[in-house]
Amino acid sequence: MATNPDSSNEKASAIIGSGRPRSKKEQIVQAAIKVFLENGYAGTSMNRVAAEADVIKATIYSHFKDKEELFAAIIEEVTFKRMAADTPEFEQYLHSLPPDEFVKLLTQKFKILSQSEEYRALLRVVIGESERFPELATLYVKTVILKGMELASGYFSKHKELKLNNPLATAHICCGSFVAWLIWQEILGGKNFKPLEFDDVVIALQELVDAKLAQDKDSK
Amino acid sequence: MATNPDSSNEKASAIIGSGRPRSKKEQIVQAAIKVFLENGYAGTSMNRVAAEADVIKATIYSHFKDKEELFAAIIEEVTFKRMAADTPEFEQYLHSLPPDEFVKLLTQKFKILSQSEEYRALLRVVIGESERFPELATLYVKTVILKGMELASGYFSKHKELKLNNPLATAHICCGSFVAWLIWQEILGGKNFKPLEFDDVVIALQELVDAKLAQDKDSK
DNA sequence: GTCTATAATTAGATAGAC
DNA sequence: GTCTATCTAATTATAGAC
Repeated sequence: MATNPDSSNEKASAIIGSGRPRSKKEQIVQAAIKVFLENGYAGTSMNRVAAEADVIKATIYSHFKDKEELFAAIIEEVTFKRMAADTPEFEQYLHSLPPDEFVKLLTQKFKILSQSEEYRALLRVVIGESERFPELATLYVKTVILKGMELASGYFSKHKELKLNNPLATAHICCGSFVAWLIWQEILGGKNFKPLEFDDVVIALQELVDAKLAQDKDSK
Repeated sequence: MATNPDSSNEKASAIIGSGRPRSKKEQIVQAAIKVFLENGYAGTSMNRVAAEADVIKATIYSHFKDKEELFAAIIEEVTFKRMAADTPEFEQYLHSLPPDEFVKLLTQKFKILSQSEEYRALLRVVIGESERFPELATLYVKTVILKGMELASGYFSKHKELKLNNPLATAHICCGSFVAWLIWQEILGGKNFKPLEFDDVVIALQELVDAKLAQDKDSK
């Protein structure tokens, strides 16, 4: 997204092709994703990326202006890659579900994301570099976090029977407890000495939402 | 905690003392806290720390073995500094409160933490460096996160009237939605285009807990 | 412990041949 | 676009004088 799309010379490198044909640029991007997501921006050297991509360093600079541009490009790449946008039809289907099934489906979507090691590394790096690259943090929030938030917030807004005074805040409690679980259990390693199953968080969350539903039924 | 306590030579530097007397080691630590928390581990150079501390680089190496040891020392310093342990009396007092007031007090404690720029930077750096320094991530989790978690989890365990099947998971929902708010609103900059007041999160959380309480009263 | 000076290595980036 | 070779500046770390 930062640089032009990769419709360049597939032919040349396809000849050597040990695996599937990959342009040099593609090699660089793949290597950069691996090294940057592992070591962060400052922790990554262009030498290391070149070695990992099996390419000489000057080649990188013929595709990317400098280190910052390469970093921004790969963060954008990984951020967009994982986010297949939902169709309006699917969203409408979600909104038609009862609260417990809605939470269930929302968690399934999150589970798929969080099981990817690449995604966890992305979250870690985006947070870690958020001071030096605030635009990338913003991109991440808009592309990833807000997607889930608006989905949940939209649901809570429509379902008046829950009588939630602040749908966005409630949506945040759902999505936030998911993200927080990922950070403290997986990224910070909490699971090693105080394990908490993700499913148990979901169940506890449903307990609370169900109570809210039951309360409002009674008050009728 | 990593290095020996600082009960060394206060006298020598107290003579020059423009401000309050500070040993060279203290100067180094203060400067290192500032620079490391701003730029992360790899993003920080020993030159920069030395300049910030108004000390020559070799002096740093006479107090700390290498860059890693200095980094670990300052992360431990900042982590412990903010965490004044609660007395058993205070904890007992907390446990005697009704749910809404307990949540209120819990949030106040979190607010004090989160309003400190240093604390936010600590969280960002600990997450960002969690791959290279997993022991520091572990220290942070044990010292900071688990403290709040166990406080809330202990409360939920004692208050049977809430009929929570999994107190730890519910405690996670409370603390997790706080931490997640800090990350996506403050650290990732979400407040700039999708503001969400922290107090609104607390209110929404109380809504859910209150509903749980009301439900269980009705079922009697 | 603190400084001067410097070693040894590596960083990001480029010029020029092909 | 890709490589060889290289430049400059910055990096971590230390040896030795005081």
